[in-house]
Amino acid sequence: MSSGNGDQGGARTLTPQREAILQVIRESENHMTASEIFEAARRVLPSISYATVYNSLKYLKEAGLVHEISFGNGASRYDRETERHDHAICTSCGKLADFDLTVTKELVRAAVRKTRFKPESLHLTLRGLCPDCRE
Amino acid sequence: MSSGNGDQGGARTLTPQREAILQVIRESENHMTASEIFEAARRVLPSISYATVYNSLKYLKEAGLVHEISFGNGASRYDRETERHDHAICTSCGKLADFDLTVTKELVRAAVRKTRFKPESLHLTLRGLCPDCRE
DNA sequence: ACCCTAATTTAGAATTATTCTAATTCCAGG
DNA sequence: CCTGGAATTAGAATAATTCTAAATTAGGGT
Repeated sequence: MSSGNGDQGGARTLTPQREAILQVIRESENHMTASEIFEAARRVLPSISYATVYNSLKYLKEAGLVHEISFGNGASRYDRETERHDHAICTSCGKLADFDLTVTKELVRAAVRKTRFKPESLHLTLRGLCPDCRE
Repeated sequence: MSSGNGDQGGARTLTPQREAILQVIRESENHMTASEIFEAARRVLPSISYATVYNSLKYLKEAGLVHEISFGNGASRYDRETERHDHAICTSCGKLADFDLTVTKELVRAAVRKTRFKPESLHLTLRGLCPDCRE
């Protein structure tokens, strides 16, 4: 809650638990839920707790190392924050896919003009039928 | 149950409950959670149940009458599906704002090319600091 | 009219998802 | 060593959502 956190007295960094969770997310092929992450992390750190998973995810999010996405159904999912990218979600089977479009500066500028937000990132979400469902 | 209701029955229709929920969403200024919708709907249909809210929201979503959005924190939110529009979310206070950019056909085409999805809609999400938080 | 059937609503239980609490551990500095 | 703060843990508590089973509704046939 305190603002302006300093680095006094041995500031905590990437603890083993946080590192394990980050590792799990980075090694995963797909977007994992917190409970999937918990199961995977527990295989390398058997004593890890659920709360630590959520705490660590929060920490890693704030550190910009992972990214949280959620799309209505079920639990939030997490992916490695490689770089800005976009998501496509199948309205039939719920499958999620990543893709990447170069978001033009003009697009960001236009969004900022409409919202007066100080921009951090702009993401696209494509809703539609995935290749498997489009038949 | 209430007596003397309309002409609903054994086929997929806009039942009084669904209509009430749609009304609530359409009359609301902001994006409501399911529990807020439940509270509001109950004021006009006191016997309505939580399950019906969720069932109706699902129905209305599939009918394209309402739209569900969720952004990691807390519950899903619902807004009237007026027309395609975009969302801005404040990374500091969580505030959600609507805006609208003309999504160019080229952008959709490019997204389709990358994902091979059959497109239904393309939404933009701007993350950043809202006017109140940007100081 | 009267029964049959299918869709829907209802109440509440059950299941998930996430956050909170309190006790404990770990580590760096004095 | 001792102390204090951050992190972890287990499990309880809360919140969000889905499920179940019984009751209700009305349309369509007979």
